[in-house]
Amino acid sequence: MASSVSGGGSCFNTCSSLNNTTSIHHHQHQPTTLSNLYMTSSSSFIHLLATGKHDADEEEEECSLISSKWCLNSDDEVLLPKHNSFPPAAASASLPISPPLSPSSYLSFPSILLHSPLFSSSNVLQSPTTTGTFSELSSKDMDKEDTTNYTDFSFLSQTRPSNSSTDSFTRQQEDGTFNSLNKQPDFSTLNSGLKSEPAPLHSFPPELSTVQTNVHGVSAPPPPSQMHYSQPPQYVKEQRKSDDGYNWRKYGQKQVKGSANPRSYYKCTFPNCPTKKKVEQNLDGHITEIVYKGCHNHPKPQSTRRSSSNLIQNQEYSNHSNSLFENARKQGETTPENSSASFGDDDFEQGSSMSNSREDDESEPEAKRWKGENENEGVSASGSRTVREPRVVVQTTSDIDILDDGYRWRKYGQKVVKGNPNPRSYYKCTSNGCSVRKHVERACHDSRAVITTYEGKHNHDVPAARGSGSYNMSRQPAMNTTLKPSAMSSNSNGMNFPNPTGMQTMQNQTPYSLQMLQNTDGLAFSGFGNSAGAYISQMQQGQNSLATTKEEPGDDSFFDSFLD
DNA sequence: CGGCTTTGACCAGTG
DNA sequence: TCACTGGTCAAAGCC
Repeated sequence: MASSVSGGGSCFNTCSSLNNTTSIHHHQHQPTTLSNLYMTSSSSFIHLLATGKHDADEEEEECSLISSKWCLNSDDEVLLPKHNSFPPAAASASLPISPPLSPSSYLSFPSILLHSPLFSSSNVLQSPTTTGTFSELSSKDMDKEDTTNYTDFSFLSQTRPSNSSTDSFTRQQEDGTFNSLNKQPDFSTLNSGLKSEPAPLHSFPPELSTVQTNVHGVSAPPPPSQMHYSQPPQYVKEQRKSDDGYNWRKYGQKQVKGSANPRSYYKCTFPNCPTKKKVEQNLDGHITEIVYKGCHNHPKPQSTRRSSSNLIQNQEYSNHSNSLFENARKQGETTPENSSASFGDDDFEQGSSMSNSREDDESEPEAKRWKGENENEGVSASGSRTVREPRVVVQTTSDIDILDDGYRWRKYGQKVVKGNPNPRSYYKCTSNGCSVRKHVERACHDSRAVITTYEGKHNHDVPAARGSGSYNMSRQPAMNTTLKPSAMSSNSNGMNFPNPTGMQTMQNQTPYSLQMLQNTDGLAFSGFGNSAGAYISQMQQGQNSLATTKEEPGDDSFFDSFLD
């Protein structure tokens, strides 16, 4: 099974995302505390932070088992993967969340983070929320701006009808993409929010960072005011043209194995633009996944459907984005096409107070959550079909994948396989009767990248605890590969978090166990392999690389036997 | 009539 | 070498 490995600066996505928060928050409920946010919803983020505790030496010992690390240089700057499509300059520039240069990949940060008060700091979030409750932009406010106007990097759909209600809805939807509260799997959302390269206002066009968006069905009914928007037809059409602001032409559709959802293939219609995207929709018409591949070599087309005011606004954003785009290109443009970082609402919602809609999903084995990961996908334990929340998968050079998958693993072997000088560590799920295995190895092309491949599906839920009771973030495909994130700032310095304190708390104080670190498997930022459906995340091991996956003690004998 | 979607066939990669 | 799978092509049809 082929899996693509690429580096990327998904961590940078965070910045953009954060910036966008302002326009995407609609949450009114569940005041969330910092701890909640980090411990539950944004576990992935937590993991990232947690990893920061590990030192490079430890990592070296674990050599091939680094399940999650971020590249940090001595200055706590995020280091981009060698193969990162992002120009280093851009990367570093984007590290401080505020920098507009960050690619659309910013989205790779869990939406929850966006909503998190931590990110609500002055220059990061405009969200008024600083108390832990999610800021909420009234649809009213939202309506004032035509989301259409936002550039590629905006979470908001870019080419939307000016219809206020529709806009509001779409915004909600978009927001919902990253917001556990809004799980309405509407096309509008998907198209607008997802496809629209989940980019923050300042984000780059998806092209700069390949973006995968995965939208899962909704679990919670939309607010009454939004209910009427669930009618697909017009949205479907809308989606085609506006979704991410670019024009796409469908060139193929196929039923992929392991998933009941047909996959559609799209190409950017811009001349000579190599960008493509794959979109999977379930039978209900809900987009379950969107994968962007390649990068646009052109600015996002201007929408012709706008009010004059919107036009101006849009123009501004467009200019801004274009400028960013140009800057990015100047700083080194190539973007790996297949690298990916993925995250979805589910990724953030887990255990979060804000994820009220996630419940049915929660009971579902995470293995089922990954599309194509197994035959039970989309089907609850009871056999009833479950609607999944939108998942956003961002393919970027540096896929920020969260550490592990939340399951407990026992190392049972290690071996050097053909084609890769780096040893591959083999793990087995410790749960009784569960035959899921995974192996982890460093990418041959870049030892800082770690590829994790899962085999089989869990017959149980993710073990609870590990920092968050309802924390259920793993969702692994029956067979997927994860390329660990390449770069991630470890703290406020690197990430420029609005709330350094909170971040540092997580990073420096939380005594994460190995397992906690492993919890992030399927979480946001995980890469998503392309053709093979591989789940790829890339992790970079920088000078200050953070965490490494530790093997559980007592496996040596088994391990040795395996080597035989 | 142009652009897009549909859909079966073909191709390439992998085990 | 073969079967399987994902990705792409391209003709036909639709809007």
